[in-house]
Amino acid sequence: MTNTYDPTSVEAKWQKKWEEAKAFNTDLKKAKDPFYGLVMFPYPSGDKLHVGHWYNFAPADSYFRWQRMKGHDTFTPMGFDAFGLPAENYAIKTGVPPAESIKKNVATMITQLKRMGCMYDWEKTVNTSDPEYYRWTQWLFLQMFDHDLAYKKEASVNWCPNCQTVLANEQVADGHCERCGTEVIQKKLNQWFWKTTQYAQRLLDGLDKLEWPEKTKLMQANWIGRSEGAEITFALTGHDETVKVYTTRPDTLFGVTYMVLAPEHPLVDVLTEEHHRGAVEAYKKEVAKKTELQRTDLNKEKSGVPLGSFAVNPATNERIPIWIADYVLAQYGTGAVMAVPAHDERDYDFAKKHDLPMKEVVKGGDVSQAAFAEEGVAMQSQFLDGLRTPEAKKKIIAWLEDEEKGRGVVQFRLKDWLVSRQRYWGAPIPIVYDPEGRPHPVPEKHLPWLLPTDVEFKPTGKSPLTESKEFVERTEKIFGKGWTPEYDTMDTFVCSSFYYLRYLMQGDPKKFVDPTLEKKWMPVSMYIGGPEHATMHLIYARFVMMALSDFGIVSHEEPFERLVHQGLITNGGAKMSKSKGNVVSPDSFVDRHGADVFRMYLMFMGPFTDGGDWSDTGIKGIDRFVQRVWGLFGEKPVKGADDDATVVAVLHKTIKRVTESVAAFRFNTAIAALMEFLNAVEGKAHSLTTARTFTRLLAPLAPHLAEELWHAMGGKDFVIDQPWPEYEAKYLLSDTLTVVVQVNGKLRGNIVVPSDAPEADVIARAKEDENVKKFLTGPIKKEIYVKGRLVNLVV
RNA sequence: GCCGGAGUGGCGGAAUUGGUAGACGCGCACGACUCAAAAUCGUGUGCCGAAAGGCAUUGAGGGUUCGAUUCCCUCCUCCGGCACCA
Repeated sequence: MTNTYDPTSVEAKWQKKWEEAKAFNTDLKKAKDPFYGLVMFPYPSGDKLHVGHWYNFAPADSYFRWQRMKGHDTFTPMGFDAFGLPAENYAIKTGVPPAESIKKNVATMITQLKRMGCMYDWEKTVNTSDPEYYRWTQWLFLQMFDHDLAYKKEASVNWCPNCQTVLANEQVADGHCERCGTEVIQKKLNQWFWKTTQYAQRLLDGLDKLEWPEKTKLMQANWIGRSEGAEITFALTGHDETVKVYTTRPDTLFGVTYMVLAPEHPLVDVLTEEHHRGAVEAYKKEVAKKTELQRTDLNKEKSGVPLGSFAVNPATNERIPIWIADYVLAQYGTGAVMAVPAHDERDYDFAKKHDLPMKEVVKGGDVSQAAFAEEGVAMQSQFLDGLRTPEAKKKIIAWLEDEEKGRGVVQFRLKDWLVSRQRYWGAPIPIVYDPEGRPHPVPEKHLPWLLPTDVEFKPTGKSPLTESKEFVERTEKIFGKGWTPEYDTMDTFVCSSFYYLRYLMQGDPKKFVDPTLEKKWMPVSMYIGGPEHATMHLIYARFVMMALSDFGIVSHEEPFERLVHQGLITNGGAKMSKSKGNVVSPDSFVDRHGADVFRMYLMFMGPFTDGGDWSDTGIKGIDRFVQRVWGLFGEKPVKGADDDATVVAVLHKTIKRVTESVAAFRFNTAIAALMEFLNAVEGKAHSLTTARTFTRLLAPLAPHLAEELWHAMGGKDFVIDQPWPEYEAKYLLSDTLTVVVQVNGKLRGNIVVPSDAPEADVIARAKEDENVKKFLTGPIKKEIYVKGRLVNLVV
């Protein structure tokens, strides 16, 4: 081979030409047919881009390029989620300030990203650690504060002893820190929260309208965790207070035999009888020592102690004992439950262990064996007797409401978002405290409220910003003697909750977002990123967008109209990570094969949404494909030839298959279709038009090669600005069809018939087939004809 | 435990309003080119057979059907999520 295709020089050439022509800089104002294609922006880590990033970004770019060829004004920005722990931990280890290491990493990653040949509009990039960005993170905090959606309170919070900071509920996985894997403990701290719970119902309802993977929507729905039930008030013997419980099964009220409070319930002290106090205090101490993981371990025996006091069942007026037990959670519902051992598994276990009575009130199970928690028919329940569970629920709730002993309520498992962090490398919370300790917002004119630099980053559990002299001096200078700044910074998920709006920065720089551009470009047309954000970023961003729409800042409630998750690329079956030392860098592959080959190889591995284990065997196949394409169409372009009769039909079939595949994110089958076309056309005459059509089909998948081919064939402009080919149905039909003949469902031959042949003719022809005849050993019982596909003869 | 998703050649995978299972690619074998190797090209690649053709087959077992990778039931394995939410 004398004139092989050299990706290195060709790719560099086209990247330069695209840049010079500003081919990917979208004029947001003038655009007529917007398509906002977004990928989740990366964290600029020292590991640089790994194959996982490529697996996310490259196919996404192919999809966006296809949208562009379909005629959309496609906007695909890229930025950096630059605040966060890794840069800070790196600084602790090496002394290099986070601002410096991030700057260096961003520069490296931009170089890498440019080599991918994606259509990123670098004029509109963001970096969340840039003061001009985080002024808006802080502005958002002030908006939340002004609208009463941000508040500070003392609460038991998740604390990571290794990261030395609090974590949001979403950032705790299986009792461990989502980031470092350390076991999380509970700590009582005064922290800032955002009221996501106020949006629980809307966050749930909004899911219906989204074109997201069903799985992701289900995960969010489960996370929000809506349940319907009743809040029931229990009077107490010898106390004026009452205890409210939450239950989803108010219909079992007649079966309540005791009550359980969470050990942290505020009434525990009051309700503890003197002779029980020792045991109760000991139990509380024991519970407090447990980690979240130990406490929620389902296999452990259900522990608890009685308080010695009693409540009154509002339906029966029976006296029931009150216990505390750590299987009741303080944070959910009212922190107290009415126990119905016959119809709740947990209450059943607890009652068995502590020898508490049981009363069956729903027919349908055998409560001597196990709790019957399903629906059934009420019994031993006075006016509920004979009613099915749903009706019994309605009736008892109506009764409770009439008697003013309870009411129907809806509960959510979603909690408010804990946004403060005791770490350095984040956006400072724009709050100052007056000498009496009351919080005040930092006025907007002082934004960005700069992150101080005179700070060591040793994690001590106290916010590093407390060390900054400058920070306090600045605060006192502006607000007065005795005023102090808020020392906590914000969760980085705050930074990433609105970045998709900041990309639309072509408008008024004094505004958070230009309303005209927001209206025109939002919501994001297609958002692509990992499924690990299902209950973190993707909930936070939806919450923020909804809040902003309520504030009148944006015109849409939902940020991401369509969402697709790429699959995970593992190595040796494990997630790639620096600590495991199994991170694969794309750089050497790009050096050797070029970006087009590497992109196509990643896409050819399998369905985009599946991911898979990394292996480079097979990259050779794509290499060969690229060389063969170049050899056939690029090296010596055809002039004046006509298409072989079969070529046109194959071409149109290919257009159909590639179009459908790309639309469905099935890039693997799109590439397979192009390979099949090549196999079919090699050695046959083809026209220049056919070669050009093929090049356009290739353009989203191998952008550099396609440009080179396009120009080798005398094409003008960029191939990426050519229209996407359309197939013509007439070419997909042929005069004859091959029909499969089965006998008793087994393949015995095939016949070629005119495509308009009537059924009777086809069946007659089928019976004449020599091989078929051999198997027609008896009378034909049934003849089945599937038009144009097969004949099945049953004997 | 509960909720999702998935099990197809030596490997990645293709094909589902039920209709030729294994497209495309890797790998492997043989051949051509070469002094040789690499690269490239050609042929083959579930099993039996020279071929015609036959047989088997989509995690296991059962069912529905003329026909099942596709639908139903039972089970096994793997992956993801949630996990005492009353």
